[in-house]
Order: sequence, then structure tokens, then C-alpha cells
Amino acid sequence: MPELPNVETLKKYIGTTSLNKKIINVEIKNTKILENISKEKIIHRLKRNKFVHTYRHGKYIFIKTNRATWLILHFGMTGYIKYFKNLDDESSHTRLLITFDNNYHLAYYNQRLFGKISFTNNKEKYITQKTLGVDALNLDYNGFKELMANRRSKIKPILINQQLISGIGNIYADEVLFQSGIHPETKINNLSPKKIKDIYMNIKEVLQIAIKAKANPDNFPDKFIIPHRKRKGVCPKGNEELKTIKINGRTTYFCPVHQKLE
DNA sequence: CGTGGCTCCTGGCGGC
DNA sequence: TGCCGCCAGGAGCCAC
Repeated sequence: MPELPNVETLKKYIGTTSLNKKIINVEIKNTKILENISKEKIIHRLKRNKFVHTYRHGKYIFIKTNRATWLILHFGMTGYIKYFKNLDDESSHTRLLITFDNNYHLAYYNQRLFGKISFTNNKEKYITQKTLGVDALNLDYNGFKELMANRRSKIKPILINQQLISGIGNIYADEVLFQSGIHPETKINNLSPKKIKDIYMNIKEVLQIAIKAKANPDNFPDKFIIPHRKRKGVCPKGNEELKTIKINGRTTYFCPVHQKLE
């Protein structure tokens, strides 16, 4: 699930549901998702406090408490968030369950346990220690050109490298390259300045459109490849069947007609 | 630096 | 139907 548009949607969801409410209970249902913090400490730092602000960097959500510390949520492949009243709505994949004084709950689900829950007093320091690159929405054109300079790797692994640009994952990288008409295995040093600019513009456009659609592919424009990114999927610009290849172990969908390797 | 393999997990689905 | 292997929107680590 969670690449930048999904995470941004979850961030806004937390912002509209869970701020400025007293936390009366905190349950950690699986300690595997905890990163460098004990169950007891998380409970201690949250209970009887409130969330006051949300922030996102790449695929991470930071939730500030009234004690000026930040709860950090990372989602891995299968994480998401839900705010609800009836505990019957809770799933077996709940890893963190927060209860507010209005008796509503905020649950962090994560089926595959690849996500992480953490805490920090200093989010900038956390971002630095994780060596995360600039958030994709804050990336400027000159910065992007610098990232592309003197590189010889295939374009796709660079787009999903969180150390360089934070927020783009396997799915949205495919979308950006499809919109740019570029084969995902194209070597960066073979890309013209015009193509570099196309990629940059499409990063912005794809992410912004996806955020407006609340990261729900059902709401995506017809020209997007993401809704077709499945077995036997066809190119939205024509009707040719999409191809899949593995790039650094990640399944990559592309159109063999509109994304030719030059 | 770039690439590829392995690992952490759980669960759904295609294929036989 | 039953079972098995493969695959999944992430990412760290290691070897070459």
C-alpha cells in the first residue's frame, strides 16, 4: 500500500480524526514492529497525552504529541491506519491500538510486519540518521538534475532509492516512467536533458494527481498505468498487453510500445 | 557506484 | 478440491 500518496492520505486522515483528543489507552499488540523503543516507553509517552500535529517525510508519518515528542509510523508493504468506534472493526493485524477519551480508536494495522513504529525527540535528526533523501514533493528541478548527474544506473532503481528521493516506491516509479514514455531500464546517462525534465515533471504531476485521488486507483485518470498494473493488463494508450520484468528484484510493468529502450 | 541475492513476515492466488 | 510455490505498493545487509 504505502508510497507517498498513500502515506499523505493517511497523514491527512490522522489530522482530521485524531488530533487534540486525550489518549486514555495504548496497546502494543506486536513488539516486532517497534524500532529502538520498548513497549512500556511508547505507552508512557502517549498515555494521558494528545496528538497535536502531523508531518510527513517520504513514506514516514510523524505525529507530534503535546510533550513535543514524535510518534513515527512507517508502513512497509502492508500498513495502514483506521479510526473507528466499534472494536468489532478491529482486525487481527492490529499492531498498535490507541484509544481516545471519546472512546474512538486509532489502529495501526500491518499484516506483514515490515513496518516500524518509533519515537523521536527530533524528527530532523531521525530523517538524517535514516539518510532519507529530499521528499519527492519538495524536490526542486536543480536538485533533481544534480541527482541524475554522473550516474550510469538504470533509471528505475534511482527513482525508488529513498536515500536520494524519499517517497516514490515500486508502483509510482512505474507510473512516472510510463507517463514519461521511458523504458525503466534506460541508463540515466542515456537520457537527454528533455527526458530528465519530463521525468521530473511527471514525478510532481503523478504524485499530485494521486494525492487528489486519495491514492485510490479507482479515482485515477484513464491515462494512468497503475489500474492496469496486473496480469494481462493492457496499455491505457493503446491495447497492447503490458510487459513485466524484474529490476533489482522488483516487478516492473511497462508498455513495450510506448516505452522503448533507446 | 551499480547490481543481485537474501532476509525479515503473512496471506492470497495461479497452476497443477 | 487440495496443496505448493510464487508473489506482494519496503528496505537493510552483504558480496562481487
